[in-house]
Amino acid sequence: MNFETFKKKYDTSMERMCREIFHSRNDTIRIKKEETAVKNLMAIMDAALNLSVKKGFDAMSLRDLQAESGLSMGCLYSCFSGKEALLHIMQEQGRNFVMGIMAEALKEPAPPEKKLEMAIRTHIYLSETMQKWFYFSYMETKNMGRDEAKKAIESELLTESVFTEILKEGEKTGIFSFEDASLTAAMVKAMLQDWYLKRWKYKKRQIHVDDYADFLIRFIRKALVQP
Amino acid sequence: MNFETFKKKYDTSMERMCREIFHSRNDTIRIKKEETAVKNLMAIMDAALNLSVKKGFDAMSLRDLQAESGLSMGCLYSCFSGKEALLHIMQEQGRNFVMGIMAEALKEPAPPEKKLEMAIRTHIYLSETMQKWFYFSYMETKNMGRDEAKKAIESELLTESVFTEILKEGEKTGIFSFEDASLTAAMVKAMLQDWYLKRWKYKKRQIHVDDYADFLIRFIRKALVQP
DNA sequence: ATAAAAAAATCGAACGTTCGTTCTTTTTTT
DNA sequence: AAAAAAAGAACGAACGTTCGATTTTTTTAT
Repeated sequence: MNFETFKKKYDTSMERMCREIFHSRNDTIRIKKEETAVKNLMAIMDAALNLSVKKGFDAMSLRDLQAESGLSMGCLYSCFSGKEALLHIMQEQGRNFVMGIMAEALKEPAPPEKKLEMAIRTHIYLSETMQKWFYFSYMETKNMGRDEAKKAIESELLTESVFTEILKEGEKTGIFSFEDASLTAAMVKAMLQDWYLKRWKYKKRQIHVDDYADFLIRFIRKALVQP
Repeated sequence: MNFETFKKKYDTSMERMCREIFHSRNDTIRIKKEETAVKNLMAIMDAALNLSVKKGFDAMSLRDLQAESGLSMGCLYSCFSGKEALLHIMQEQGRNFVMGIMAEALKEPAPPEKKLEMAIRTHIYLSETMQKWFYFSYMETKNMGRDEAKKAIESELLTESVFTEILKEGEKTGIFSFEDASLTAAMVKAMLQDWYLKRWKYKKRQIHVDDYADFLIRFIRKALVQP
């Protein structure tokens, strides 16, 4: 699998995500027609992501959001019940979306080495197509409420445990060797995270997503052999 | 070197840092007596760091800062000229402090393998004693102005280049082997960063700073041998 | 050594601005 | 014509900041 194959296999478009938001939250959205709601939601999410990444969610005012999205105040408030609710929607919907695709990509059985590569590639490619959302999601953890923060932490640990399990499986079959499965998984996660947290660095160096994925897989494989 | 040795060798106390702030910025600080200024600065920096880490610098109001530090509004404004200036002081002073200690730790010549270990340990131990500074510094990059952001990026790249140089040196002497020096250095940096960005995770798992440093050094060494 | 004077430090009420939010009106679609 | 969607002016709350009053500390004069 490479980035092209990934993009063809999975639909990670803003439209699909906003359509899901409309269906799961048609109780708080005062707009009736799906097409209208999706059109507005797309403008809002796009603007909110851009502004949040640029200046932070807290520093973004709803008047900024108005200008960037081209919608009026009343129109914004017909799509969400308040600024806090908007943050909640963005966080939760994004999280569910990512978890769904990760689970789908890893559902079919495979040898540990293949599975590890699959998990790494899926995560990197996902964070490439949804880079702003990944960045936003991590940087705005602070602004979340207690319950929300708990869910974010659970999600982080769940992703990590996916790698921990693959590593342990590989240890059993004898293909991997390491000191500590969960510490090793944490290192893998840290290197995955760098791709979307330091995107500017890799862009400047002209390192493309497949370069990074290929390199990372080889790098990790070297660290997973007998000392 | 371990964490204990590090702590004895370097003074990373808030008092020392605040004293440096007073000396380098006695033009904007309206307080004359050093002892008074340092006492107030310590209260301010401590409170500002705690609040920023908890809810973000932007979400922290000066009334929050008043309550947390125990100082009045007038007293706050006698130590800095405004909220923006406070952010600037915290960022710049922290950056200089870290750079100074990193440079000091690496000034004496050593074989690449030792030098790599030294750089890794120094960075991890520094980010342990100054954890909130490191976390704050990374998370508030967005709130900085253009010039400030540029300096932060330069600082990031400078730290990375320290590792790049060590790696290239080791490649020459034949002790290291890797595909790409700057990509490898980026991975090392990513794993160093995880220690202060995900401190809660390692605390919960009871992984202490020396455990992390020891593990990371062995992990990286494995990834730096012939494939 | 003590009282008076000067300087330094602290305090918090008040100001103008901007924020999130509400709500009535207008426009567009059905 | 009725229903849905879009618009933006208006409101109270909270923000960063200012500034004269007050307290504390230091210096000076006796």
